[in-house]
Amino acid sequence: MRKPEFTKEKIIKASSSLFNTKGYKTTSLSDITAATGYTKGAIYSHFENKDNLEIEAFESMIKSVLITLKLKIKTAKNAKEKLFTFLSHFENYTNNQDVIGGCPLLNLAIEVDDTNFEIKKRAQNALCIFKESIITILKNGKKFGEIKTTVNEELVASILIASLEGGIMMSKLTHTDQDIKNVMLHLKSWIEKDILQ
Amino acid sequence: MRKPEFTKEKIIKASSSLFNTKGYKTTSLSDITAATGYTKGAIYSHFENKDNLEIEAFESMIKSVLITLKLKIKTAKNAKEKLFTFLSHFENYTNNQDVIGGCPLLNLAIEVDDTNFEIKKRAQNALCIFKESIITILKNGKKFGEIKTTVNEELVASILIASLEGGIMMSKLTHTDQDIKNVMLHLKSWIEKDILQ
DNA sequence: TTTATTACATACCAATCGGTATATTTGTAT
DNA sequence: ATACAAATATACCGATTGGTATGTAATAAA
Repeated sequence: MRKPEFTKEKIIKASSSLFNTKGYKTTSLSDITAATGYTKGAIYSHFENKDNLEIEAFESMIKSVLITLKLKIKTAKNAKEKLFTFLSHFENYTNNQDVIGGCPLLNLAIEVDDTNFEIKKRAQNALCIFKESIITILKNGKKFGEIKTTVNEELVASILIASLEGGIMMSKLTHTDQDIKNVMLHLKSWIEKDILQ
Repeated sequence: MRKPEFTKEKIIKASSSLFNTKGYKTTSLSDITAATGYTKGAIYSHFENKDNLEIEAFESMIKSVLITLKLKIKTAKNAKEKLFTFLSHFENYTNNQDVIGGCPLLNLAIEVDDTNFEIKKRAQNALCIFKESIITILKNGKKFGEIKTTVNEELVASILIASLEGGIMMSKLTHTDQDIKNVMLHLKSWIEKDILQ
């Protein structure tokens, strides 16, 4: 009644933005009621508690990111293009108006401590998925003779994600795209030289 | 009276650990009173307000890190050793019992939004100092013929810091040192191949 | 030894926190 | 049209937040 699934979606979207900019724990229920126009009653009829909303919001951000990322990677016609698509996707976090506040994975990973097992697991899982995405590109690339057979997939995944996330952090902090641009430049030339066949 | 500077130092040290693990805004005054054994009265006699304590705590962490880092770099006998010292220093954030909670710069950079100008400026400044540290090593290395003259110092600084910070984030999230180890491996071989003369 | 000052403790404040119990509204099925 | 169930609003709860006013104790200067 009154489109409950629309309401829930609106709450998730609004709180996602808040969580990704202000932080999860520092975003209050009243921040969310103010942003959505709904009251606590509405929120707590759709979510068991705030922890739960935090989890659903994070998962929603990751899900929407993964959908577009997977699609773009699928569309790319070879390993090089697929890898570059992955890079561009993360570079976009620094100026993306759709996902404000930077990279959801990075933000959550830094905020959570070991007292929040449930949501930390979600962040760990998201990282695994991103890694696997790269590893899959590399493995398939090897099959097609596009990727050097000597390449260590796990190592490349670590390096690409680490560099990109660090670059995002720096560019967000300095309000410049210089650092993420430098990272992109280096990763692209590294891929061309040492990864591609 | 009753060693005020000792008290202030104890408050700073305890709250630094809390800020760097729990986060700045999610660490409450009562967390700090519990950790130090002091009361609010003692804390507010040494710090104007909590924002101020946050700033002093961050600056204290960065200062102590910079002191040991600068010393280690100074001790290293050539550009390669100096750069590797820088890398090792950041790698240590993942298992350092002296600085618990990971890299203070990374943690603060992710937590602050644009409503906290004062402390954000401190994070920006810390990043500049780390960058300058690398740039100086490279420039001096060029003078001594240890570094390729074609090297772009700012670019190298961006890449080293970004990779390390990203690796720290990943290793902290997964409770493994695999990612930071991978990053270290790659950066070292990259330095040997493309940076050193 | 007295006095003044400073360091710290105690006790409080209004505001806000996440959460809940209950009332009210709305859509749906009968 | 009526009754029922689900969605949303209202009003409240105790606990905690950062902060302050005031009290007390300790040290240094006289």
